[in-house]
Amino acid sequence: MDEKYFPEAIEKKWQRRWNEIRAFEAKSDDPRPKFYCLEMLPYPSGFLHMGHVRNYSLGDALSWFKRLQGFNVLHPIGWDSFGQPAEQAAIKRGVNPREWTEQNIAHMRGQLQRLGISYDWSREIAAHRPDYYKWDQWFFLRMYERGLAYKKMSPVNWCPKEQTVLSNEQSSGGVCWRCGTAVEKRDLEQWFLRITEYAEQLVEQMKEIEADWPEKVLKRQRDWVGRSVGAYVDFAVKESDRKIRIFTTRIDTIYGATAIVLAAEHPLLGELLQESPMKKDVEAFARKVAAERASRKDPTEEEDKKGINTGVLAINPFSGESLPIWVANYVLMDYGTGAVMSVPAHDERDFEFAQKYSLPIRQVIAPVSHNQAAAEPQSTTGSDQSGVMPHAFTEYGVLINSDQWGGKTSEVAMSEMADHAEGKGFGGGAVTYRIRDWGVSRQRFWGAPVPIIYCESCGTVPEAYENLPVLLPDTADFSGTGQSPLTTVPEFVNTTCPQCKGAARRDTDTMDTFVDSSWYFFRYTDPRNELEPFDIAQAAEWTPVDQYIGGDSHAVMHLIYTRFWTKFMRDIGLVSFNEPVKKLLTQGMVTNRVEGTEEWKAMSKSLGNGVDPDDMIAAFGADAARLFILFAAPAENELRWSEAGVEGAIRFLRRVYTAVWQWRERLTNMPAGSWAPAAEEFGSGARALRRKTHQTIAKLTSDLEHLHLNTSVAALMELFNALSDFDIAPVEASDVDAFAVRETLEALVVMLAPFAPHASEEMWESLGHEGGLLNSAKWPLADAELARNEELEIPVQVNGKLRSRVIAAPDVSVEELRAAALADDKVRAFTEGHDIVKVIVVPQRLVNIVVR
RNA sequence: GCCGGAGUGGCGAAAUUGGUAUACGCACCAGACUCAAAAUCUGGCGUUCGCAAGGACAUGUCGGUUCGAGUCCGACCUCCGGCACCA
Repeated sequence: MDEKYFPEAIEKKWQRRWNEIRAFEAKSDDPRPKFYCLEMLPYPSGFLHMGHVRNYSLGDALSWFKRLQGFNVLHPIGWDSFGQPAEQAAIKRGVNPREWTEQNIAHMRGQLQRLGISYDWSREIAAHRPDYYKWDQWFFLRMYERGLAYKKMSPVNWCPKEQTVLSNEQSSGGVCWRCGTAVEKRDLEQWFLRITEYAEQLVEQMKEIEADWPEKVLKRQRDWVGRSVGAYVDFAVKESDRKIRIFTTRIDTIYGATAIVLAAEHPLLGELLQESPMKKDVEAFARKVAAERASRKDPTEEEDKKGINTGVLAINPFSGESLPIWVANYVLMDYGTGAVMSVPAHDERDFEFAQKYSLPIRQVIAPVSHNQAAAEPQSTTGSDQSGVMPHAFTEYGVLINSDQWGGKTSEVAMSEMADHAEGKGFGGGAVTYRIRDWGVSRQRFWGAPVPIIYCESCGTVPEAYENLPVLLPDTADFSGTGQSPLTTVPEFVNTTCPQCKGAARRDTDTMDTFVDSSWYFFRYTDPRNELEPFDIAQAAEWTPVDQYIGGDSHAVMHLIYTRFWTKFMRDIGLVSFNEPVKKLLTQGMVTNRVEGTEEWKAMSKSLGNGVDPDDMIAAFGADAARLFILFAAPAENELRWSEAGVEGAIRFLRRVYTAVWQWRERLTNMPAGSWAPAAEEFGSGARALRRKTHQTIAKLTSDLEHLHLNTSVAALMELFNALSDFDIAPVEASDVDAFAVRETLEALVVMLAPFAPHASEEMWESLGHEGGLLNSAKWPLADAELARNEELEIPVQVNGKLRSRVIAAPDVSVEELRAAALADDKVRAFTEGHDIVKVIVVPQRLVNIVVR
């Protein structure tokens, strides 16, 4: 230990030592309880940014804490190394994507090591390596076997800028998740994974994680799955044996239906129109709707409602009434059945549509008056004196004009009417979901090839398991036509059929990179397995993940895919649980002021407000930077970058370091063995210091468990301030005082390790523990007896206003406290001359005297 | 429009079950050290009235419950995020 704190030397020293002794490698045959701490794996862009630093500092703090507590901690890292940027580099600069990726990984690995994150490097994985993506292909084939991977021609989301398909999740809001470009629709043959098969489980099993995942992530997933309970009803087409099936959540309003409205793409439309004189007009309308939808600039903007009457009629199976069948742009083919019953009186969209086209509006639900005195029927029924409704009444109520259901409540009617429809065979209760199957085909080179072969005689054939991996060729022609570059590599395309051994062609698309990240953390448990994706027993030992940490940008992408994948793995017997992640923390963004403005925005090159982690380490050291990041704000909040804040962190480290330097000789020169003074030997100053120490241990132990790292650091600072207040020079300190100081410093240094591990190692060694924390340190235990306050300062209020404080013993009785408060001079100044109405005594906390 | 979340000093923030509002840090001010500056150390730091002791007012706004409200209830305002005709 040098006299001055030189982070550069200390950090290098300990990084080397950790590396030599493979300090953070998790062993699977360890009897201690396990803890799996995981951070979202990074894309190897080439450089870490501050968001990464924050993410990994959070995970590392928890890993250190759990390790010191005696857990067997798995803390792995890997690379989400397939994806667009490597391919962009190939297209723009002609570099080889594999080399580009490997160089980036090498550089970023160096950065992580300079940050001193305690990873188990022996388990490092990378998605672009054949020993990994082989298992992506294996999983694809397993899904194919079960009918969960299927191919269909479908309108897909197409990003014109990146020239590729996007999944629904990746084009949420109508824009590309990577570049923000408005997505277009294209018809392409694509592979899909049947995530819809798991829609119910994705919602239902959320209850297993509800308490430990952020509500905002759960909410977005719930909305994304979009579970909706209602009913199907078949409307017979008049003078035909065809039926139109509609989905509704409000079957109780069916007597108010005044039209059936179909989506422009509805498959029955052609047949319905065969004998219709309107055929040409309706088809022209449908084409116009499709064209408008394809060309819209802002896909989130709602269009004006437009429709056309087909002239064909349908029959309401409840009332027997004939209804016109319309086609309109506001009915979507990809939700429900692509057909709705239009109930203008009780649905805002239908209301708007009916007004525009003068369709009848018939009220069939009357509001329930909860408060008869205040009831103002005209304002709530939605109909004015003349019986014309000014707007739709969309709430539940009581049925009117509805045959035998008249007088029943909406709730009762919905259930009875669905049963009725089912009994009569024209419908029944139904649940629909908004979530769509996951399109995974990408017209890309840099991904895992889809392991499917097209044979002229056998058709679509899965590649044989023993032929996996289907290797990605070294390179391809990247000139870019919208087709996969793999089509330009004949050695890849041309193959033999695994069934008939005849000539065949490979699928030239690659898989969405979110396939790679859906199961990667299971691979960490057994990363070199050549026979299966992972050993079932190894995975069972480590998973589910105890704590997962990452950004919330993946709330409906990665985090929903990985839940789906886990349920599939459960169904094929690889794991035995439903949910892969017990606790999720979504960290906030790291922002910096945009120069010349008052705005704080996420660091980025284009805004010029980025901070390079390497510069930061060079200037302040990894420890100070990490300490600041964890201290400055709660983990979920936005973190505003502040160089002055980092300087504050390094000042704190320097002060602690200096204190250790000043005390180290005195503290290593103490009576031997397990010598400890008796309680009564400590002076009041030493007792106060020990009290603060044990209070701090208790606070840190609980705060770290909940990842309240900012308050943890504040508590460590308070503890250090208490040590400074115990103003004794090391040479003058008695053994008893030195004992108290040693207890404090040792606790402080160990508890600082999650935030500043290198400095803590150095200080721990200097306190006489050769080899550092990992050899000899344990998380300290709080002694409740020592932490207890010797006296209490009880606030005394008069009429709820703080007027004085009285000192009392911790075991003071209510009566004593009341007497002391009433006797206090400052209190008496406010009570004198008044009647004391009441005295409230909260034991050990507060006295409030109510006077009049 | 609908659905979430949040509003506390100059700034980041803290505050078990309703019980001392503003811990900890940043910035700022003063002092010590220094020829001087930086660094470091010490002290101060919600607003306001007061020489002081002390008082009054303060957790987005208004109202309520309570002996007591940052915390609970009601209405509203503002900001942030999500969704986008989902029948």
